[in-house]
Amino acid sequence: MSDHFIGIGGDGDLQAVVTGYSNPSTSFAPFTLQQDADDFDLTTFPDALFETTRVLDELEELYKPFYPLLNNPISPNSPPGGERETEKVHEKEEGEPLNGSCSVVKYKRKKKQQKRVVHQVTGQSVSSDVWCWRKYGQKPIKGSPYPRSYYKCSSSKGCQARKQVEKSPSDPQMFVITYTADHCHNQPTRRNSLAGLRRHKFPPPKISATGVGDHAS
DNA sequence: CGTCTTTGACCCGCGC
DNA sequence: GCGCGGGTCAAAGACG
Repeated sequence: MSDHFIGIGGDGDLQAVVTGYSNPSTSFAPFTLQQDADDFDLTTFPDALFETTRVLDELEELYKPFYPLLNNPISPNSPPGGERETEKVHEKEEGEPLNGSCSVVKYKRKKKQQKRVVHQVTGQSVSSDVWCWRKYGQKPIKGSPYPRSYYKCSSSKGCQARKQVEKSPSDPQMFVITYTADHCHNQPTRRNSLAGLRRHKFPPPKISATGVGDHAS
């Protein structure tokens, strides 16, 4: 496909699509948030829900200026595949102090994550993000012709915020962005370095897929 | 030098 | 119990 999406590598690669810096002129569109009540036992942790809601509210506030359209939720069943959330936890984080040299890492998977904020944006809007994201993985998704990219917030070191980006199977011009967890820092700090911003293992196609892909605007 | 992307491998939860 | 699918890690290479 020779789509002319920003920095998307010809094959639906969402690279750099997200790492881009804010570009308020673009439009964030639909906005949907999902919360798995299964994980949140409301009867037991009613506060948790409020907490989450509050955080979401903050997120919303933060993103507001970037996507004026907030009242067009995408179909709740958009997120393809299982709604699973994996969280890698080091034993020390688990409360079990590493006794010595136990570098074993455990993968703790939360069947249902705490919160998910799903956005459906246009290709240009994908990069309209105030945060800095570092890609840490990409996987082809069953049922979707496009791969899903996984990003972590690189604005702050301890930030657990994550984000998944994938093309909408129904509308290739749209991107489904799923935010998980919240940022542990209020302000979108600048990235420490500009290094590694652009990379193209293979000679970049002549198509000027720029525009936003070159977040360095 | 520091950060980022790419990519294969690994791990885990879920369904059958 | 097994296999599938999704999510994450980590090494290598590239860029400013």
